Amino acid sequence: MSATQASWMDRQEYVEIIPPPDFSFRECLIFLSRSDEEIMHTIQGECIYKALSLSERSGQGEAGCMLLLKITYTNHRTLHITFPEQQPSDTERALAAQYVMEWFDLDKDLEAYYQLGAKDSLLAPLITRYRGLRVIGIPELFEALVWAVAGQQIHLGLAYRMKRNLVQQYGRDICIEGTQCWLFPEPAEIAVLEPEDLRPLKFTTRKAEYIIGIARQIAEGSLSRSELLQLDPQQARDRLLAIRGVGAWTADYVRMKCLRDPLAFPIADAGLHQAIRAQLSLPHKPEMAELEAWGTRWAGWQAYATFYLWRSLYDERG
DNA sequence: TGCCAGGAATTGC
DNA sequence: GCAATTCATGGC
Repeated sequence: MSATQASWMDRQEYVEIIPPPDFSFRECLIFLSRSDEEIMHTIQGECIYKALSLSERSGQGEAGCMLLLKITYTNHRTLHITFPEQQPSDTERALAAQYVMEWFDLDKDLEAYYQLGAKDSLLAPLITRYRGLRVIGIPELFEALVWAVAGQQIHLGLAYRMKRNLVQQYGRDICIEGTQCWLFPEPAEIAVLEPEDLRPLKFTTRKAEYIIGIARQIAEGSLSRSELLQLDPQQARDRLLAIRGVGAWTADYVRMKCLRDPLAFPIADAGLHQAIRAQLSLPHKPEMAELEAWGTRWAGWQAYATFYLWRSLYDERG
């Protein structure tokens, strides 16, 4: 096992993850705390609480089967996952470890990114400031797609409200140590709805149609993360674009956050444009040709460059 | 009050 | 095949 690689071990009392050297738990907390409206995890001080669904992963479809994770960072610079609610099986503990590794992108070696970034006028200050920040993902495909479709909304606040409403209406929750944790609704539960059902949750009729359509494809098995991961990146993008409601921005966002494609580059993203403009003090948003030139410079690391630029927006607003 | 915001589909030329 | 329009809420 090389020192630049993450690993995990089952210590019985807890599951221990040894992160790679370029890992900042503080940056994880900052990112995960970015909105008070977020419902899919809870931050309590330095702890992250997160509920995982066991039914859809094991394929048993057993109701009420969820796993609650409490994630902390120790002074030995390791991540500890504990299970405040129950004593999970070895398989479930392994699942938890894999989820966290995936969520925080711990398998990635960022050295090449930092070498590239150091020579890049736009990225250089950001890689110094946010060193150890990793692309925080959305491992579940349905959740990633729903969040992306919600994120097409005019206001980010509205997108959060849409997701919160959907989760509180159709998801399951658990309350432990005074903390409420939610599971994202199963695709099968949304697949049977009609667009009118989602209108009161602040979804437009269009977006309600998109989300139900996506839920149906996933529920019937014609769309899955594992299938997308088997395709080459371009084919995966085309497959996503074939979904109604998924345009270039959404396809690239999902590639970045769920499929973990480092080449994913949501080039038309408004936040990306704002961030570049602010970093370079441009009088107006960058032109498309200019954005393409940046993308070429960041070849292989477009997703990371984009994520670091998004991160810079939180500093802009204080 | 009226304008503008982000992204995708739909409509119009 | 493009550009223009529609969707529809909320902040300024």
